[in-house]
Amino acid sequence: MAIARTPLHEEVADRIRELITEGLLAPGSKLNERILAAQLGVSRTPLREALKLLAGERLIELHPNRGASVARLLREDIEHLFELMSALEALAGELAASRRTDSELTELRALHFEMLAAHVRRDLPAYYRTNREIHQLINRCARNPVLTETYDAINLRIQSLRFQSNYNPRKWDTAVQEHDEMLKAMTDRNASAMRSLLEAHLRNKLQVVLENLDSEVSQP
Amino acid sequence: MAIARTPLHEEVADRIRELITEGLLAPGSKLNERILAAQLGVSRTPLREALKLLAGERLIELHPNRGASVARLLREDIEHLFELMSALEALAGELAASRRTDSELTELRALHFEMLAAHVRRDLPAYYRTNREIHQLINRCARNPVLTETYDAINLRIQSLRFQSNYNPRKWDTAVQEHDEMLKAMTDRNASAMRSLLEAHLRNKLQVVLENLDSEVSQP
DNA sequence: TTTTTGTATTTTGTATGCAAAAATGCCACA
DNA sequence: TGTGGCATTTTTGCATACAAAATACAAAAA
Repeated sequence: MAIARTPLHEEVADRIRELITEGLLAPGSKLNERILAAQLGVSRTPLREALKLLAGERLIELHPNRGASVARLLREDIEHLFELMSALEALAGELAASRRTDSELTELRALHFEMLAAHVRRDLPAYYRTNREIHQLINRCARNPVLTETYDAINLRIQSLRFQSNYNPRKWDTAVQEHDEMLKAMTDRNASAMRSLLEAHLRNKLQVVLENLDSEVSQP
Repeated sequence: MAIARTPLHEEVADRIRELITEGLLAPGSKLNERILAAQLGVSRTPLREALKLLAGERLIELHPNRGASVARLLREDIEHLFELMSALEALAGELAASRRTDSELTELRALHFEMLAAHVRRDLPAYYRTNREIHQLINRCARNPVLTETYDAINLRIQSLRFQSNYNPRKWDTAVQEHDEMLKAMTDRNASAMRSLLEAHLRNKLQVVLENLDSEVSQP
């Protein structure tokens, strides 16, 4: 009912966040305030405020007196992000198994079949989208907004990695299988199963990302 | 070695953060830009940039067109924060047990005895300080900067709670006992013990905080 | 009275200007 | 050809001014 009036600096932040996660602003690229402000059609003040927000999310880095740049992920950063992500997903899964409602389970099942469809079609973008929606729904089922915020923040930083993505078919099949088991655990409200499934799932996910990273580095 | 030249907005953010965690800016209080800028001796521009940083840390809340206010923690917020904190500490403890160096263990032991001293003296501020240093060191031993950042961010939001703190002596003794066992687990590099110890420790910590909260509410 | 509406005041939002710092390019000199 | 110093240009940092929105308050109507 209420009319949402988002401040300019938030809209600017949203836009830049989009540019980064869509890969249009490459990691490491410098963000010139004057130019970026002109491109977005705003003055430098709200842009600078937006940059502060994004810096808090660790999406960009601020270098005093020499501007901002899109955060670059080193191999070890990825390992650290996944190590934490694994714990967050494990917690979310554990809580979700006991706190989920029946309608959430239904929605989860629907998304699951959408994902299976994308899998058999070898439609990677659709797979990524549905996969992400499933994990987010599991997170929402945990009913902990602080966890959700933190999860989303970490997830955002990992998002841009999906552009280096020549998926290994074997691993892809494994991931889908793991999702099958997750759905079963959610149905049975098996919290400890969800925990260990998600931990294993994230371990495998990291392996996929690191393998792609290696092949990217060797043939740039 | 490198000379640190912190921008004004960061210094402003540090100062406000301090004011909040020290309880000088009470939860819920409004932050008038003009007045606060004058008090800090800066113009509104860097102050507003600092407020954006603090909003990202969830220490303050930004209300579009009607200013910022210090974040207020409801009972459920506290429960959510601790639920996540428990998972973060569990992960940190688990990793720390296997990754710690001998010199870190030595420092941990030293801090432990400092904490014991504060305990027998019933010196609550010293106990809080050393206790916090121990938990932070355990976190540092985990060697995961992303985890550390996240941990610190959540910890900061919980910090202000220590001002409602008439400690229950029985629970205090229990906490110290738990720390004894933690030190033992760290010595033995017993990762799974660290995990369960910290989970239990945080569960108890939450109970203490909630009990104090109840007594605060009933007699304001 | 109580509620509503109009107006003044305060406060936040955005743009702009100027100062300070960093980056760039040029030229002398080895 | 390469290096160091200097002037120029560019870019960021901060303050200020003006616009827009919200709040407070008083007057009018119910």
